[in-house]
Amino acid sequence: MPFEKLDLSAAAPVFSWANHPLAENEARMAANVASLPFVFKHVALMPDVHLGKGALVGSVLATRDAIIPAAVGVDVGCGTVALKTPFVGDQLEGKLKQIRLDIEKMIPVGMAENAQVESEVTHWSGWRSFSALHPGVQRCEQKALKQAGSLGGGNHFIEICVDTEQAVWLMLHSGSRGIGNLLAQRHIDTARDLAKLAQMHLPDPDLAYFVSNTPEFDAYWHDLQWAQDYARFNREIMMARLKRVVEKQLAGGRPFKPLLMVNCHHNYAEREVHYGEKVYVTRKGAVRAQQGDLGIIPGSMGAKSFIVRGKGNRESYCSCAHGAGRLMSRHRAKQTFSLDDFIAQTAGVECRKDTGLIDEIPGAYKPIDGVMAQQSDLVEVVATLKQVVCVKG
DNA sequence: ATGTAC
Repeated sequence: MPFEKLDLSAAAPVFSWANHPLAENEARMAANVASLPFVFKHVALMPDVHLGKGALVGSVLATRDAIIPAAVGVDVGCGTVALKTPFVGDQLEGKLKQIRLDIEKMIPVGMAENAQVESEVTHWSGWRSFSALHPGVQRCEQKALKQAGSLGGGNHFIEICVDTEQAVWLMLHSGSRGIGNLLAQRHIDTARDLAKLAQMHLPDPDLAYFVSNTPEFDAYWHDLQWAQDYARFNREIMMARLKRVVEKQLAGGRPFKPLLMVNCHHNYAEREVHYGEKVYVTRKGAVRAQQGDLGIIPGSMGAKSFIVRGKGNRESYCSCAHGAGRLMSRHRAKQTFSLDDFIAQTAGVECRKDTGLIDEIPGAYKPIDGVMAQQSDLVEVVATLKQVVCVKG
C-alpha cells in the first residue's frame, strides 16, 4: 500500500502508512514533532502507529543537529531476536509443557534477575566503560550485571514458533532492562531542565532536545549507544540459554548450528545516510528495513509473526512496523476480557493461563495481517511463524 | 517498561 501525505500544518510533512485514520491526539503528536526546526525532510508513521510519550510509537524521524531523548524513550534498545533451528514442528510433540517449564527455570522473567553472574556475562566488553556512564547510575552496576540475560515484563516474551514450512524458530523480545531505563530518564530530565532554563518554546515538554556539539548531547549519545549494546547483548544471552533448553529437549543436549539469526532493535537511534545526508535517525517502535535488512515483526501472543526483508523505501527512512500495535490500553483490556476469553484466544499456545496475562490477550492488539498488508512497499515476508510456546514476565 | 512509592 502506498503511504499518505498528511498536511498537519506543521513545518515538515508527515508521511503515514497507518491503517487507521489518525485520532486527534495522534495527529497533534505527529504535528508537534514535525514542527521542530531541526527535523529533516518529513516524519514517517508506520502501520502500527499509536500514542506514545512525546512522539508516536511507530514513528521514524531524522534530525540534522539535535536529538530528542524522550522520543527514543526509556526502553532503550528494545527489540527482538529470532533464530531458525534445524528442527521440525513434529519433533516438539508432547514436549511443549516441559520446554516452557525449562525456559522459566533457565531465564529470569518479570521482576526476577539472575542469582549469580556467569562468565558469559562478565566477558561482555561493555562493562569496561561502565564508569563512563552517567554518574546517576554508578550504584547500579551489580544490578545491571544480574539483569543481563533477564526478560522483564509487559509485552516482553520468549517463544518457540513453527513456520509454514514446519521449521522450528526461537524468538524473544526484550530491551535494556533497568539500567537503560534509568540512563534514559536521567538524560530526559537533563533535557527538560535545559529547555526550562533557556525558556525554550516547545509544543510539548516531552520534546525537549539536545543540540549536537554540546556536552549534554555527547553524554546522552554515549549512554544511548551503550544501552543499545547492552539490550542486544541481553537478548543474545537469553537466546543462548533458550537454545540450550531446546537442545536438551530435542537433541539429547547436542548443540545445533543455527540456520539463521536476526537481532534487531525497534526503539533506538543511530547515524544513517538518507537523501545523501548523514542524519540522526530515531526509530520509536520501528525496525530498520534498508534494502536486504532482515527484520522481525511479531504479532500478539496468539497471532502470527513475520521474518521480513527490507526493500529500502526511502520515504520511510528505510523502516517498517515493529509489531501489531495495541488496540486498547492494558486497563481497558482487563475490563473487557475474562480469563475464559484469554484461554480461547490462546488456544494451541503452551503458556500460563492466568488473569495476570489478560492485558496481553490477543484481542487487545490489532490483527497483524492488516499491519502487514499496509507495508508491502517497505518489506517482503521471508518466513511466517506461529508460536506454540509463549513465556511472559 | 521499570522500580518505587502509595
